Amino acid sequence: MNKIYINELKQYVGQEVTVRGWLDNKRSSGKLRFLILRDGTGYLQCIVIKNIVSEEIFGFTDELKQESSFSVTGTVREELRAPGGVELEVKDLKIIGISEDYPISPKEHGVEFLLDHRHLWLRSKRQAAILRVRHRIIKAIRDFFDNKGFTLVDSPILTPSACEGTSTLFETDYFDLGKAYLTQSGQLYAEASAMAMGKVYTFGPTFRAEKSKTRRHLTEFWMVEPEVAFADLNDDMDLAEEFLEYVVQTVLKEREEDLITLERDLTKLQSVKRPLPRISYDEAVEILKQNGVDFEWGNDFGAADETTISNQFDRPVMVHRYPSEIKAFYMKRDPENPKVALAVDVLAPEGYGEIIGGSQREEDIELLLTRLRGHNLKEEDFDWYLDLRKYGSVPHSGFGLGVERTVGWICGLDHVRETIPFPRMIYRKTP
RNA sequence: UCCGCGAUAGCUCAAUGGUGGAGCAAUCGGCUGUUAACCGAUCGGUUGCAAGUUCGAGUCUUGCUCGCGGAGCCA
Repeated sequence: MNKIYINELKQYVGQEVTVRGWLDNKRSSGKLRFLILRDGTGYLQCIVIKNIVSEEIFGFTDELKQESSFSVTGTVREELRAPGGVELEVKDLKIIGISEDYPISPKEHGVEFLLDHRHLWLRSKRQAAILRVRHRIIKAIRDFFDNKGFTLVDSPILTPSACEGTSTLFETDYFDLGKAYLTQSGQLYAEASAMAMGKVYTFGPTFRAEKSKTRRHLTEFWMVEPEVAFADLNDDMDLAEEFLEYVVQTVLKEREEDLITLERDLTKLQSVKRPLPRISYDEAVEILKQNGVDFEWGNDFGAADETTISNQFDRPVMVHRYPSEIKAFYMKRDPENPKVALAVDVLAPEGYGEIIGGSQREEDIELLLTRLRGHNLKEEDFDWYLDLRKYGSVPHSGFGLGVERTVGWICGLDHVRETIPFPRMIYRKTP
């Protein structure tokens, strides 16, 4: 039989079709039953009329509880009173799987309860909308780089040591070779790949064992990291702004319906167009001071500082040339001012914080060795990485974008835990 | 690790130190156009755990457990 989905039903008005799915809700009025069927593509009101169907079939509607699965056959008709504009007048109904005492009732629930039932929560209209937007963001990310001639190069998830030597990592035994760690970034591997392929990106899960307990943190999250040979910091910022504009405008165009479901203020996304403002760290510090924040040059911005800075703009802002002391060892220092690194962070509007962190990389092996020692990192751990500077070193740059923070920002969510199907947080690893 | 808040029915929440309630869910009934339907009825509790103050504790005190929000760190 031809499989028909709810989002195609407008083409079948007047015809008899069979649709399958789950019961979202049920209402009744005397000898009428209204079954709201969900099949993943939409919602369909099915009307069951007692003196039209057999007694057995009408009786089935009493057995169907919230989230029971069933199939219905009937005639599609236009009906303004039905959500979505069409409804199905049922002739036949088959129960596929009964659902008893579904935990998520059609009223409000607390976050803890919903997270405990995340495997069921995904069935809700809102969560499904978020997952579709997430999917479209990921597709836009891949399309953007693929269309610009980048090659996807997967970086390893099990790594021998910390990439940057800062965060706390998840540790595991690795046979006779001692410890292995879950990756915190694919960046160093992306650099190696860029020396082979010119323009590359890695896209995969990354892990941080930090005990961060905020709306912006997960222990497992996805990151996309482009890396380009023969590119300086300005090239990097050019790429980042074109990339962000493409992702946001594509999602706005392709998933507007879902953003409306999420009650997102679309004007906040429509303004995400090139050029994005570029300010130096020094200028950002000046903004903080003008806003009465007591801030000392040399510190990193806290969440509140980032919000103060980003509130000055109607689109993401690129902050470049941070004090090198607070940045990773591989970032190149500004030849015009060695106190600062050729780094850039992109802060999303509306207090969503840092969504991109990037830099021009240090290509000089001597400077890199000095920097490794300064960060108390072992040279032998970076032998292969140093080879990249020994055999035809070139200026190169790249950045990393956190997928969940981007999804949270675009969807207008108040916590990243809703941006990923099964979030991993410091006090939660199930379901 | 630190700071703040919280834990009462399956869920969301009420309850001045004085008989623990409501809405939703569930169960039963009513209604031929419902829109998180509505109306009537029924069911539902070791108030997170342990101790203390009190004639009397969901409520006050102490400790513990768990969770939530934030800081630091970061994407």
